[in-house]
Amino acid sequence: MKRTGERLSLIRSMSQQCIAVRIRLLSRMVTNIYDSALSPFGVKLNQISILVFVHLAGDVGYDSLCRQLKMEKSTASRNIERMKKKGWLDIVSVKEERRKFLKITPAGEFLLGKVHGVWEDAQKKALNLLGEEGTEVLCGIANGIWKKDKEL
Amino acid sequence: MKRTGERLSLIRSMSQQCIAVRIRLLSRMVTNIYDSALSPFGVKLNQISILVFVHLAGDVGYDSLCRQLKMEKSTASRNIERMKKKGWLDIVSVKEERRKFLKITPAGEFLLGKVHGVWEDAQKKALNLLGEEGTEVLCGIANGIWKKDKEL
DNA sequence: TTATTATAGTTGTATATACAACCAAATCAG
DNA sequence: CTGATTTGGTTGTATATACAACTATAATAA
Repeated sequence: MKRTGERLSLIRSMSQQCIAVRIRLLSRMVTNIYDSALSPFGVKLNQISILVFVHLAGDVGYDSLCRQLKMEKSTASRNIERMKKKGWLDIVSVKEERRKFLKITPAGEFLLGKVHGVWEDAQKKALNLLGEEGTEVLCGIANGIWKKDKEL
Repeated sequence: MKRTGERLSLIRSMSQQCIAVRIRLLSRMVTNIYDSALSPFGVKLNQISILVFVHLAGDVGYDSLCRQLKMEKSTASRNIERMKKKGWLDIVSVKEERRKFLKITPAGEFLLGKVHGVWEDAQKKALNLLGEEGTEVLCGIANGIWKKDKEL
């Protein structure tokens, strides 16, 4: 059994150093910035990011979206389902093919065009929250992860 | 109407620079590291962080937990509900007082004692993922936010 | 003192997330 | 070729998250 003092210091280090707690805090705060900016359009940042991805990738295989965005397949499945229901994405099933493809609809394109301004505002606020250096480091890490992934 | 080329570059910048997408990616990845490390104990990082907070703060007012952890009150309400159901927290309602207080139970204390090892493993993996510098910058930002908050 | 407003907490609804179990199609091994 | 395994995708379940609407209590202003 650990001594009381030792135990306290262990728990204190969980409180004062936990990386997950910190990144989750930042993620919540940043997400809120974008989501509230986007709320007049009835969409959240997450769906915009999927839309952007599909827009740029053309007709994407469903599974490649998961890999690239590092999204669990069941998560992706339901996110896409919602977006299809809102009319922003089409799911194209090629006959005699198991794989499904995603296609952005005209409504989806239109939405993308509309939200750019508020996205920029949110981006500025996020930059302000995290600071220049913080933002750079953070984006660098994420970009590195994506890049490494493509090399595989 | 924006020119096609301009529009493309706008969307490309959303793809290549969006801070929210990047921090959400890192948050998912880091969260997964901790959650899978903790899964043998039937608890997730988020609940551990609440438990740690209550442990250190003693009998905390419910609302002060929200403020300190920057958690929306309805989010906190349900998280705590789950933890109460699992027997890790007690909710103490003082007679003739609207506010509720939180108290960690012996089972909660016991759990905290057990998970420290796997938390440390996860912490190392997260450090590895984000790098020394990244971790430092990121934690610095979060700590700054908390500190600033206390000054108010 | 009463009327108004602010605060604490719950509940409804919706999104995002992940694991596990599952199904069906595809690929591979013997 | 047939049986085993892998792969693409869905569905069940649970957690985390937030906004809006609500209730009830506390505090404050008229």
